[in-house]
Amino acid sequence: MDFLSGLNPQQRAAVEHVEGPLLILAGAGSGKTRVITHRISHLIENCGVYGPSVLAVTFTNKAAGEMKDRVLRLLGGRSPDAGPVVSTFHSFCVRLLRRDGERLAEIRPGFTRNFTIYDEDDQLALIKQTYRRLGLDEKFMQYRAALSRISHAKNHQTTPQDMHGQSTDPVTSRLAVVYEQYEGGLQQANALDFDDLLLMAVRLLRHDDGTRGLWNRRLSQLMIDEYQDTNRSQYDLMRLLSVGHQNVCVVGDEDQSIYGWRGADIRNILDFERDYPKATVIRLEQNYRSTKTILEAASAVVANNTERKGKWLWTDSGAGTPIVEYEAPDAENEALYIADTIEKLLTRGGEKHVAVLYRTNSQSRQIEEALRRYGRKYTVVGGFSFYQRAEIKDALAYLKLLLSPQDNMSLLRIVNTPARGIGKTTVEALEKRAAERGMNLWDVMQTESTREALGARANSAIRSFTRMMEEVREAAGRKRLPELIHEVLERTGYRKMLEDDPSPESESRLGNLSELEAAAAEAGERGEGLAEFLDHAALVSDADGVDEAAQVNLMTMHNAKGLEFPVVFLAGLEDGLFPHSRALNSEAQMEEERRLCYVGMTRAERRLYLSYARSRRRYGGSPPEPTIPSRFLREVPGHLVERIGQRSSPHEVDLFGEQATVREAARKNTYTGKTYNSLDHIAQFFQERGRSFPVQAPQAAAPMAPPPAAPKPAAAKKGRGGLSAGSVIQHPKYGRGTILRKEGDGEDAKLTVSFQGYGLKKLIAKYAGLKTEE
DNA sequence: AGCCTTGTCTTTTTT
DNA sequence: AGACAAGGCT
Repeated sequence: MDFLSGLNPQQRAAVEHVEGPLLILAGAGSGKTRVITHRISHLIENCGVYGPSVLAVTFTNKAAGEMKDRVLRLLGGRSPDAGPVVSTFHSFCVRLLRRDGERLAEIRPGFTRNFTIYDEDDQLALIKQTYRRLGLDEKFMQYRAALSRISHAKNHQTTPQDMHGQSTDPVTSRLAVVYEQYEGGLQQANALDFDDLLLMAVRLLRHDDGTRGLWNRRLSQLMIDEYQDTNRSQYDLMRLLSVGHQNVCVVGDEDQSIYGWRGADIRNILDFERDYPKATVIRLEQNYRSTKTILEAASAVVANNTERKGKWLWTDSGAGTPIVEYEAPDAENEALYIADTIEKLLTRGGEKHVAVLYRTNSQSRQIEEALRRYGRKYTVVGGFSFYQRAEIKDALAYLKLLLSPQDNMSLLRIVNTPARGIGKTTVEALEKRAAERGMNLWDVMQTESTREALGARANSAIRSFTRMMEEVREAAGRKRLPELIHEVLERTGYRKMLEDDPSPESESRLGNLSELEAAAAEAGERGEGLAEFLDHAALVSDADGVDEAAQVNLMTMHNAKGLEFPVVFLAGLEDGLFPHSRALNSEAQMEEERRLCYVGMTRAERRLYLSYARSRRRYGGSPPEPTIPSRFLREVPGHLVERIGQRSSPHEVDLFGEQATVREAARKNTYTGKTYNSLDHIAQFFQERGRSFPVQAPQAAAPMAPPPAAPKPAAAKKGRGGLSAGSVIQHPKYGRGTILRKEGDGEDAKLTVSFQGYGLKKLIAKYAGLKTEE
C-alpha cells in the first residue's frame, strides 16, 4: 500500500527512511503527525515490521490514543493488537516496571511491582511530613521549591549524598537531608514519584542485562515525538531501548521547547547529530496551518532567540487578515473585548472554533466571567481537573491503600476522613513511632507495642479502622471494578459522610463520586482492573481533556502544544505576566517564554488576536497595578498588525509599572538594581526602551497611573497595606513613592522611600505624614 | 478531638 | 480571591 501520496518531498523522505537514526526537524504546522503515522504504517505494511515492536512516544495520552487510531485506520482495520505501541514516556515506564520490574528490588530495596505512584499532591504531603520530622517549616524553603530542587537533582542523577557533598551553603546541605528523607519516605511506601517512573525504568534497564535484552528484542523501531521537550531520563531511556538497532526517529522543533523548567533539555535535540553521527536530518519547513501573516509574525518573534538551529518556515497560503492587537484599560475590559469578539466571530463571522490562550491558569476566571455574560458556552482545559478534587482523591486513596497498605500518604489522607477519632495527636504519635522504627504507618498501627503506648480510645479507634479496611479488602477481592468502588464508598462511610453534610458543595461531591463510578464502569468494560484504573488516574493529564470540537476552548499556552484552532486569542501580553516575571532576569528563561509565545501564535490558522491590559490586579483584592505591554508585542513586525482599543501614545510609558518589579524585589529584600527615581535614571529608562524622553516633568510622565483611590491614613499598622518594604505611599510634598527599606517598627520606623523625580529619601514614619495606597 | 477564626502569603507553566 | 497554617475555643 502507498503511504507516500499526498506528501511533499521532505515528508516522503522521512517516511521512507526506515533504518538508522533519523532527526526530523518539524516546524509548526508542517504535518509531522501525518509523517509519523504514515511512517509507522509504512514500516508495518511495507517493510515487514511487526506492529507491536514499534514504540511511538507522544506527549499526552490523548495524543497517543489518536495516533494509534490513525495508524490503525491507515492500515485498514487491523486489530489493535497488531498495531504499534503508542504511549507517553510515563505510561510506557509504568507498564515496563509493572511487567518486568522485579529485578529492580536488587537496587531499590523493598521495591515490588505493586508500587504506588505518587502524584503532585502526594509529593507535597510527603515533603510536608519530611519537614515535620526534621522540625522545619516553610521559612526554610517553600515546599514547592524544595520539591522542584529535588526533582532537578533526580533528573540529573544527583543523590542526596552527592547533593550534600557538593553543597556550599547551609540551605543546600539541609535540603540534602530533606531529599534523603523524602527518598526514604518513597521507598518506605513502595512509591514512585513522576521522576522516579522514568528514572527507575532507566536504572532497571541499565542494571539488568536480561531485562534490557528482552526489550531490545521486543522493540525494533523507536519514534519520539516532541523530542525538544525530553529530559535526561527520557534521553537515557531512548539510548537504552535502541541499543543494537539504533532505529530511532525523533521528531521535534527546538523553537517549541517549553518545558525546560520541568527538566526538559533542549540540548537533546540540538545535539542529536552529535549523539548519532550517522543520523539523517530532514527538515519540514512548509507550513500548512497558518496564513502568511501569522507565520511571518511568529517567525519574527522567535528569530530573536539565539539558542536555535534556525529555520524559516514558508507557506503557500495567502496573507489573510492582519493580526489584531488590542489594548485594554484593564483586565476586565480585555476579557469583555475577547468575549465580545468571540461572539461576533461565532454568530456573524462564520467561525466555528476559537481558543483563548493565556500564560497562567488564574487568568481564565475573568475570561470565563465575560463569556458567561454573553451566555456563551466554553470549555476550560486544566486548572482544577477532575482527578484533583478532594473527594476523588479521597476515594482513590482508599483504593490505593487496598492494593498497597504501605502507602503512607494515602493512609494519612483518609485515616480520619470521615472522622473516626484518629486525630492529630494520635496520628503524630503513630508517625513518630513509624519514623523511629523505620516502619510504615499501617504496620505500626498493628504492633503490640503501639497498642501499649496509646490510650484506650485511640486504640479502639485504630482497631476499628484497621478491621474495617481488612474487611473491605476482603470484600474487594471478590468484586469487579465498579462494584468495588461502590463497596469502598459504602463500607468506609465516605458516602454517608457526604450525604449527612448539609453544605451545598456536598451535593456536587456526591455527583463527582458517581462520575468516578461511571469512569470505573467504563474501565471495567475495557477489561481494566483496579491497578490499571489507578495508574490511569495518576497519569491523565489536563491536555487529555481537550476537546478540539468545542466552540470555545480556554487553556494555557502550554496545554495548547500540538493543537490548532482557526481563531486564537493570546491574552495578557504584559511584561511580568507574559513573559512571566520569573523569567525577567534570565536570558535562557526569557528565550523559553519567547518560544512559548511562538507556540501560542502558531496555533492559529486564520485569525490571531493579541491583547493586553494597561492595568491589572495581581491577586483578588489587591489594587490594580499599571502594566507594561509585553516585549513580544514589539517583536511582531508592525505592518502585520492592526492596532485597536485604547492607545497610549509612545511617551506614556509607565514608570510605576516598571517599579512593580522593583517593589516586588524590595518586598523580598532582594532588590539590588537601580530605581527609576531621578531625572538621569528616567532618561536612561526611556533610552533603553528606544523612546523619546517626555517633555513633561517626570512626575507627570505617568498619566496612565490610575487615580489614587481614596487614600487611607497611614496608621503605621503592621502588615499589608501598612508601611512595609514594597508598599506604595503618598507623601504630601514628594507625591507617590515606593518604600524600599524599613528599619525599626511602629511610628518610629525609619523608611527609605523612592520617589519619582525626587530620588531616595529617608523618612521617619511618624513625622512624614505618609498615606498608604490601597 | 474537632471546629472555627485569624493572619499570612501567594501565582507560573505540568507528565 | 483563595489556600493554608497556626492558634484559640468548645
